[in-house]
Amino acid sequence: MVAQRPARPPRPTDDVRPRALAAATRLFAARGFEGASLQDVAGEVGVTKQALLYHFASKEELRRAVLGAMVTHWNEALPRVLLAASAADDRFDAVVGELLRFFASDPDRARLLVRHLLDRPAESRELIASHVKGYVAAISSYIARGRERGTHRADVDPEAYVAAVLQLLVVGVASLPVLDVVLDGPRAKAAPRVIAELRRIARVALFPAEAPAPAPRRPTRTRSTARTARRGDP
Amino acid sequence: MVAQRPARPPRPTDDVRPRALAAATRLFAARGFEGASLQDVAGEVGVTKQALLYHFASKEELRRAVLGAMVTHWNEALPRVLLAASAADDRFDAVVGELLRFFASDPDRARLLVRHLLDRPAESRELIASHVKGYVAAISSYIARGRERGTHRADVDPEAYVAAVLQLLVVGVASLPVLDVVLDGPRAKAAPRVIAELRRIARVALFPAEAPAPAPRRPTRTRSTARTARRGDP
DNA sequence: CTTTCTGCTTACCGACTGGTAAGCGAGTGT
DNA sequence: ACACTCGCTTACCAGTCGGTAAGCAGAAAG
Repeated sequence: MVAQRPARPPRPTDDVRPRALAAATRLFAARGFEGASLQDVAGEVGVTKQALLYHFASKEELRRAVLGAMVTHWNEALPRVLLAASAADDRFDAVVGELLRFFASDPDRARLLVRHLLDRPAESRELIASHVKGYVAAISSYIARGRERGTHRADVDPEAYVAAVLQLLVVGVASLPVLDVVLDGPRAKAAPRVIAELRRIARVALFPAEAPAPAPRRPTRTRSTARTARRGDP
Repeated sequence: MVAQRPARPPRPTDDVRPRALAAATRLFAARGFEGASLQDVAGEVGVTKQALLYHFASKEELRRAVLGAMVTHWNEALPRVLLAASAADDRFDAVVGELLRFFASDPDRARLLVRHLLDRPAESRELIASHVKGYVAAISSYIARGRERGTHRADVDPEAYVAAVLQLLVVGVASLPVLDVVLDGPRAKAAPRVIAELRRIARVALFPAEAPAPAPRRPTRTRSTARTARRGDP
């Protein structure tokens, strides 16, 4: 009577594939694609190399799957993020803030992306053209309109600006564990300081001066910037 | 009876070492340390792998030599750059401009640095602490003084700012061959557009608004900004 | 001449790489 | 009972990796 075989009816231990993707993401991000072997990935998952090769026909396919999972994750999360941000009063701060939390929530994906850019520029161009360019075009056209209205700086180059800011956020997050060396304060506070500065740089590069006076003690407008303004130690 | 062995008296074909360093720099930057084999490097130099291993006892030592050559090159060139810049009227624009030209003049070194940050965070921290932190501290204390005087923005976090801008310049240059995908204009003009925008972002994130009106058509003060301000196509 | 050193080359090496082939136990369908 | 597929495991492979050992041509020193 059971005529349907929908997708994956009785898969008891089918969780090795997602776990392999997670482990591969971590290892490829940490050591690079060439630096992490199939045995390393298999070892972290707790299976043999051949079990891995059963799920992914080749290492190259594992790579594609890892990258595919990354863009899938982003394509699912980003529209929600951008929509939520566009509802807020200060769209830009919300978008940048969400992007930062987004990348910072798993730096491995940011590192993976940077490595991919370095390892495979040609494939990266395709990936960007098919999955990133749309976002960039939307945001930059929005910026261009704001520029015409005078709500955004007149000297901004929208597309280049978005590209630069995206880059800044991604590698800022990717290199957080190294960046704190140049900061003087307590190392624990380094990450939020850098992130706050990234937000500030992105913001002031887009908006005209809100206060002509040089010392705006008041957080200007949003309450999220209030947290940004404080800096710690004497 | 020969007591003197000065340094390297008669070395006819001793140029394999510098050529190997150049080739290794290129290959490590392009494929990563694990992705480029000793044979690859040797092949590019035109010698055998064992000839390479004669000059560099191990691949790891080749890596150290490549990185050492990079920091040596920078330590020789940077002070000259910074001094020349500090003589100019608009110090900041000059410094950023020189840094950009500096990194853009050989993107391989920028890529190599980014890869090193990803591959060996711990060693990168040491390298930064010993060779970069000094520059950052000097520039950021200079910025901090400017901030007190009101010539720099009050909300800037000097150290975090310098770290972020350095990062922006380095990876901006490293990822130039990929970035142009998101730009609409002619691909040939992409690099200068992105670089101009990087300069603009770094500048406006540091200096207070020069004109309270939203449309500053006049270059306000320096003549180098006049060149920066122009954007190409309609 | 002989000795000694440099800058290689040839010949190997074991470890490990990604990948293939075949088998096999457990569950399922008929 | 049977065949069949799934999800592996064991066994094995050729190729490449970084690295070692020894020899060898040539120049320099005695």
